[in-house]
Parts: sequence; C-alpha cells; structure tokens
Amino acid sequence: MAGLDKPRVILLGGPTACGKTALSVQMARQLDAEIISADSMQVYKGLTVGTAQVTPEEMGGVVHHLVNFLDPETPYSAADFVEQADVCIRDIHARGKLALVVGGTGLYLSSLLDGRRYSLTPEDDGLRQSLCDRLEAEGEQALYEELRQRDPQAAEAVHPHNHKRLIRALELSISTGQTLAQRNAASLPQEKPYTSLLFCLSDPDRARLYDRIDRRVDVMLSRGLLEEARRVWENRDRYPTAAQAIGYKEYFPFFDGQATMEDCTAQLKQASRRYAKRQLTWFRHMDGVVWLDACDPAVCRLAVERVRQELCGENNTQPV
RNA sequence: GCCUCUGUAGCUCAGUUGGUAGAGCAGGGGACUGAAAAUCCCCGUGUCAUUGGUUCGAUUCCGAUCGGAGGCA
Repeated sequence: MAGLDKPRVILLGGPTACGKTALSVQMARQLDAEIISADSMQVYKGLTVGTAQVTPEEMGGVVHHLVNFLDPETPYSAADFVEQADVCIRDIHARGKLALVVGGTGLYLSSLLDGRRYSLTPEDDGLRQSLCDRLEAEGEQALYEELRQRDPQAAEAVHPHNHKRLIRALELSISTGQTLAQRNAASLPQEKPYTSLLFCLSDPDRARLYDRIDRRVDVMLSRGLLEEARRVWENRDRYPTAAQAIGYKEYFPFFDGQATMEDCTAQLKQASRRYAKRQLTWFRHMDGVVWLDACDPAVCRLAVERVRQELCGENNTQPV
C-alpha cells in the first residue's frame, strides 16, 4: 500500500498559552521526534518574547524548525509555510524520525494536512494595489458587484465588508480567470500527503484559560516585551506581517503618547483572549481532532500512547 | 441625626405617561483556500435591591427596610 510510505506527522494545535511548547518538547523526547513550528509570527528573528518562541533552554535538546529564522521585513504566508514544512517533514522522515508540527495558526495546520498547493496563483502586486485604489475610489459595493459578475459563488462566500477577502477573491479571479470552485479543486491533491494524527491541547475551563493568558502577558512584560514592542513600533512600516502580531500593536498607542501602558496591557490581554477564542473555533471544526486537557497531569503519556497506537502501529499496549 | 439623589444584563447607563425592558462595553457563537496573532459575520430574560400597599395588573405610583452618593447640622 502506497499509504504506508507517506511520512508520518503528528500535529499539535491549541489556543495561546495552553502549554503547547512544553508538551511538544516532552512528547518529542519520548518519541524521538523533531519539532516544526506552525506559527505565523514565531518565524521572525528577534521577536522572541512577544510571540512566545521556544527558548533554547525550553527546547531541551530537541531539534526545532521554522522558528526564529526569518527577517521581520520579509512577508510570510501559508503558502511559504506549507512548502517549507513539507521539506522539513520529508527530510525528517528520510532520517527515520517522526515530525511533530506544533503551533496555533489553524490555517497553516489545515493547509499542511490537506497538502494544499497554492503555487498556481501568479503574484501580481500591481493588481492588488489597483484593486485597493479602486476600493477607496468606488466603494465596496462596486467591487462586490464585479465579483458577483465574475464568480457568483465566490461572492456568496465573502461578505462585502470583508475587504481583505473581497480584494483577494477579485485578484484571483482576474489574474487566473478561474472560479473559486475551480481553484479549490486544482489546489487540493487527490490524496493527503501524510499519515497524520492531530491533537488539540486546551484548558476545558474557559475562565482558567483566560487566566493563563493574563498571567503569561505579565511574564512577557517581565521578560522585556515592552522593549521588543518598541522595536517593532519603530519599524512598523517595514514589518508588514510582524507589526500585526498580538503583543506589539497593542502598545503602539502608548509609544504614540495616546494611552497609558496599563491600558495597552489590558488591551493586549483582551486581544489575546479573543484570539484564543478564534483559535478554538478553528480547531473545533477540523476533522479528526483528538482533544487533550491541559490540566491533566498525564497528558503527555496519553498523547504518546495514542501516537504509538495510531501512527506506529502498536496495537497491543500494556493494559495498565 | 435630618434632607436630597440613587439602586435595571458581568460593567457603565437608557427606558417603561402602570400591561414584566434596551444600548455601549465585556462576553459568547461562527466563517476562513498564497496577509490568518489578520479580516469579517451573527448573538441581549435580566427575581428591573428587599418587602408591604394601591391596582384587573407594579420594574414603573405610595410606604417601610437595606445598600450607595451628596448636602445640612
């Protein structure tokens, strides 16, 4: 069976501050795995505190990929991630080890799982810019109307207020001449590229999760979040993706002299809470998620057992 | 001690000329296909402080009680 040759991949998702990093390192050590980060912000070099990158001590000797390697001036996207993660996974597989993909960016995780190929779409910045200009000059209704003409199905899927998606949909329609449905069919491979097992780690108690988030923000502050945020603020025009990260942009009003630091910290905590909620809705709707309780002292053992059963074909585990 | 104001959703407050109520924020749910830590959509029942009274009917009027704010002594 061809399926048996597919690289085996473990994925670990979950909302911010639920303990993914610590669990992933523990699991990796027990399973002789290497870790691949699936996080749109942790890729950036030097943005260590605010994005909660693993520290060298936390790595505990486990090899980590796709963290802290990109210049913050370079844009990064799901397409880059899928491509680079795939290279890592094949390499790890070739060396006879397991790949453990861990991160909170739902789109990255699900794109990777599906083996989505984004490469069909040509890059055309001029087109996007001209669409942005038109949006400002003619208004959303005009562009939405145009999308409805070109691809009624796509128009149904995007709300006129969602300018980012509206422009993206038009951009794709104009540059490829395809409908959304056609592009979807073309970007998905027949077969999933990996044999995988998807975990989602979270605290079942929402209030406790939010408490963890608040506490972690305080820890970040004590580790120098503010200095890092100031650096991002100073470079905000050159850091297209990184300047959007939760943890930096909330302090911009403070650096601009428009708000107190305390207010910004409160904003940051709230933004993190909302983010965690969005992450949860993403993971809740992914197929085949195995939920892990962040408060269970035996999470690691349970997860490792599950991996051995389902990914390594060990069906006769000890009945402890 | 006396007088005045006040007690409505987790918070800040509207409102009901008596027919059991609605905004903002907080919060919740959802979408997501080369920006995703981004972007967007949807969601408001709460002993109207407690307790008596008037009334067909009270959160709304009257009295008492208990909170809170201010003023006068």
